[in-house]
Amino acid sequence: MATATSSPYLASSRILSGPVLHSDRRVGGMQPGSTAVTTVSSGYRGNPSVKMVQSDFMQGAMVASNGGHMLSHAHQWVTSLPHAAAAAAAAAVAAVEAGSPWSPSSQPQDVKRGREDLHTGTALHHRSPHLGPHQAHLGSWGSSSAAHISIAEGQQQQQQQQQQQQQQSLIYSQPGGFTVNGMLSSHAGQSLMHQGLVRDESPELDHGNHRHHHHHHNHHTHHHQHHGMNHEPHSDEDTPTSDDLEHFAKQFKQRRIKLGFTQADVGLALGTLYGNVFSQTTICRFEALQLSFKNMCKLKPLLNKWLEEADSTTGSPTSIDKIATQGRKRKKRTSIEVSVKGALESHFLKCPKPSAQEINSLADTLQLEKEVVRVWFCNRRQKEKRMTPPALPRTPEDAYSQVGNIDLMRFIQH
DNA sequence: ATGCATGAGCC
DNA sequence: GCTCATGCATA
Repeated sequence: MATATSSPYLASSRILSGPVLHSDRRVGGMQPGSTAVTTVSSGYRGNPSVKMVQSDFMQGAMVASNGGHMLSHAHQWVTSLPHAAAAAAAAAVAAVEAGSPWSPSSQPQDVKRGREDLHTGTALHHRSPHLGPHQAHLGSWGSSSAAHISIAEGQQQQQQQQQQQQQQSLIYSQPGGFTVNGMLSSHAGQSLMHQGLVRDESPELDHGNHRHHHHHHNHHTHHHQHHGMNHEPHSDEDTPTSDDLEHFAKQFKQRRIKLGFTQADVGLALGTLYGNVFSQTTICRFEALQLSFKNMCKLKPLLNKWLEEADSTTGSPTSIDKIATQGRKRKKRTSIEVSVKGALESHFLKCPKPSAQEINSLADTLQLEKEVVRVWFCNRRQKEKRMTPPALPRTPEDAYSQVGNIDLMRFIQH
């Protein structure tokens, strides 16, 4: 393959906008030859001036067939790192709690990135006249319907994050007002009754296979105010059950849409409310329950707060602010061909955790960079841990209709 | 809505 | 190097 694709990160010239590049790149075939295209799109929104000229990773136009993978990893497209300090992580979790795979425990966190540029105005508002045109998706990992992927014959389903450490956490329980910019925080004891999600709090939740033995209600200084309403059984310190989360997520999405906010709006608003900005992606994943249980638990209180704020502020000025992306550079997203994905999937089933060596040979075979392969596996594993199973094929046909699996099937069949 | 990526923190 | 939380860039 002389496909231009071979060169990992074309050095500045070759800008193929879009995954389609004329000439080379054998599209029709499915041979594991041509592999990935790294779509280069010009800039990074934050800092168009920086160029990524990483001569380093040129590594020839292609790696030799085997054993010839030189470069190892790359991480240099990072051209600038503005903020450097900010290492105030008080990671002392201590709350070792049980061995529950998903152990939510509020942890302290620092607010390293955004401490200055974000929140600059009233963030919640943006009108999106559309009222939930779509809303189809069911996530059910919880007790409601045990649906889990059953791919592996192995045991990869759970092994869960055993003894985690825990890195970032949010310190979202800001005392009192916490006025971000002299705005909101107006309601301190807002009591909304809209959410009628007074769920049970069954101590058991089964995600199909969890052994968790949680429960130890930590009732610290359960200080004052609680919206004197029917709130959820837990407001801020409790561990929600899967059902709670699932329900909340649905409610949340529904309300959000009704209020006319986009996922991105919410993410920004959270920044102004708590100082932690989140992207559309995260909000999306939350709604779709595509985050880990723990992560869901962490975000729930924040979103809940936003909900209250949002609905109380019905009809407020619109002003969104932009948070600039710091000048960090990103490697362009590599798009892996379907056939290659199939191969990766196939390997994943056999071995979810390939050794460096295996990764190497695999990378070599597929003509992908080792790093790309490694990351692929990492992401794949992470995906496996999400609460919401990708999709549950109920009929063989469904299985075939699933993009991404088509390939796999093909591979497996051989 | 998702795929690939980055990074922190731990091992 | 892995896991996890997150997000840019994309489809």
